[in-house]
Amino acid sequence: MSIVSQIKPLIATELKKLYGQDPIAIGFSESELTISTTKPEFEGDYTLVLFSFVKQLKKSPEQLGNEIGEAVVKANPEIFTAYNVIKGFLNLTVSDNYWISFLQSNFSNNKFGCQPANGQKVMVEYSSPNTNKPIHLGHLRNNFLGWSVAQILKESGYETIKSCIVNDRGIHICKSMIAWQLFANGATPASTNTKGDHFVGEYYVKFNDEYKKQVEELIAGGMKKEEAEKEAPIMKGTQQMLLDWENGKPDIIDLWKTMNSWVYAGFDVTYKRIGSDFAKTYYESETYLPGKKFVEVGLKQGVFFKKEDGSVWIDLTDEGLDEKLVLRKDGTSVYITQDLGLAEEKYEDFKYDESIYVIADEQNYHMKVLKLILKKLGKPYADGIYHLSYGMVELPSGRMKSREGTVVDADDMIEEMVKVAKNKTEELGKVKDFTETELIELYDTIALGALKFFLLRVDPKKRMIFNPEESIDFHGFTGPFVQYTHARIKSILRKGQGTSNKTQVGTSLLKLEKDLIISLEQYPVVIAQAVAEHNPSVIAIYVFNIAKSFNTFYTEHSVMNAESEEKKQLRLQLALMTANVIASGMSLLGIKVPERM
RNA sequence: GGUCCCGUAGUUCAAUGGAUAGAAUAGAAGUUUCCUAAACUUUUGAUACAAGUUCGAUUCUUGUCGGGACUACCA
Repeated sequence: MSIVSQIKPLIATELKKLYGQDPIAIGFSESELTISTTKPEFEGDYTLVLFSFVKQLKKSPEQLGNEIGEAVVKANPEIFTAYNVIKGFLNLTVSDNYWISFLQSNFSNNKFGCQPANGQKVMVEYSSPNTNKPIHLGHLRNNFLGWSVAQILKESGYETIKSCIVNDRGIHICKSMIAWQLFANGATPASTNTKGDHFVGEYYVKFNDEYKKQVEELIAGGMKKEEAEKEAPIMKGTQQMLLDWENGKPDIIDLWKTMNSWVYAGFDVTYKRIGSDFAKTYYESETYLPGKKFVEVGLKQGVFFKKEDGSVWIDLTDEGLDEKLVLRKDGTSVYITQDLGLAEEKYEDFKYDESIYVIADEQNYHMKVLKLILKKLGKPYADGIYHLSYGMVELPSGRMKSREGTVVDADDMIEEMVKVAKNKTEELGKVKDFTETELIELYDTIALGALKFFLLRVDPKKRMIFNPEESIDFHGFTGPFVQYTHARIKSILRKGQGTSNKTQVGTSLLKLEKDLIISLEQYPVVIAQAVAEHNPSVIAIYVFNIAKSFNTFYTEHSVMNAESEEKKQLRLQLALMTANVIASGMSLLGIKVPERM
């Protein structure tokens, strides 16, 4: 149990003793006690804010603080050694013995912060690519977030199932297909030595170029813009192709299968590189029809209604939303209909308690509607649906657009990072004895560490700006900084093998030692926060702060040349625990930490 | 037009309604006979604006100004 959750009831007990039996009657409850770590400029470790009691108890904050402080310290001498009151704040000092025994019992536990199985099952749907576009930086944010959230939940005791829905059908796929027919002359990824997803993506861009050209020609010929956009021959051809696809025309289906297989081969390479994996992959081509049966059921239940032209709608005006179409007048399903079907299928497959969808925030409305419709249909799993909404990754010039080619390609980005890692490593020349294989692994570890940390350290909800002109830094608040700290700790531990477990109770702690132990103690609470908020960034921030604390500590105090043997052992334990927590926290982000770098 | 999100150092990001708003980077000045200088130390610098609620507001409410997303019988 965390120190803060231990302190709370102790204070509550003394409050009851001092001011009355029933805490509710005097205006506060245990959960209302605000306890935080004491700011470094004041004496003490943990702080109780007193203002909330002042009114009810009709005493000055100073008086209250002194009374409570004295009582709490007196009643718990094994935990507290001192208190002081400044303004409305009661600062409590925790004894060194408490911290040392905490360190003793946890320093070698590399599962510190993890929780046993809790019987809850969570699905995390993430990545979900289109088969006509290669993966770009925005998709990487999605992939890293989804993987990390799943990992955090897993280590916190949840059974997790990672899934992915591939957008493998629709008019946008046909665009790539028709462009290939028109311009490729039978070229393949193999014949052009191109990665499959990039190969297909090029034809998607070619389509848009040709489409634009045709529209301009028609406008020049006197046609209005809107009409020209509909009449462009390549667009008409695309629409025909979609119809052919839906009717199962063999040559179109073959082409579709072939081009998709190229894309999947390309995606596999990237997924393997970045560590994305899925227990279950759904394909939209297989799930886009079943949603329709929802429409019949919904009509019977009176949740949906039919308009004169035959289209089916749901009225969400009571919820402050609009009417939403769920079935076109021609009887074909729309995006939301497919998602209804998929939600049902996922529940049938896995009977989840919670289903997380990692999808960009441009779909906030869509996801709200999806959940609402399922709720109105009386689906028991509707409440378990959670939209992990994340902000776009933007360039200084604005949004990335595949169509306009203003995207930062994921594969290019990773290659670039590896190159920087290689140059930097060679320049520093610290690992000259590494084999070629070890070097390649190290460059990958550093490059992906930098990239993942960069994308995960920001609150998912916020959109973030990436400037391609400035390559991702390896200094400061970065993955390599944390990795470097880990490598250096490991170096110390290699020299100090034989860490004993002998008890140091009675040793006093220096300020920097204590600061580090206090921070380490918070790790389980930080993970709990990450779980509650579905937010890996709190772990990134935490791990960075731990690394910084350790750096500050060990530049000031030597481990191997400590003042005494006792201190040396204490610091070795402290170093080991720090390395464990760093490795553990980084693993929750999907980032490896090297032994040397 | 309607709904929702966001405005914090030059820049990129923090801050359960709590003490003097933290980091990183960029700028300035230092640290290497001593566990890896991808490190450490010192320093300059910010809550868009205006009201309100509160003992206390970056945080909550309202308005103004600025940015973005959604509002498709596209997915």
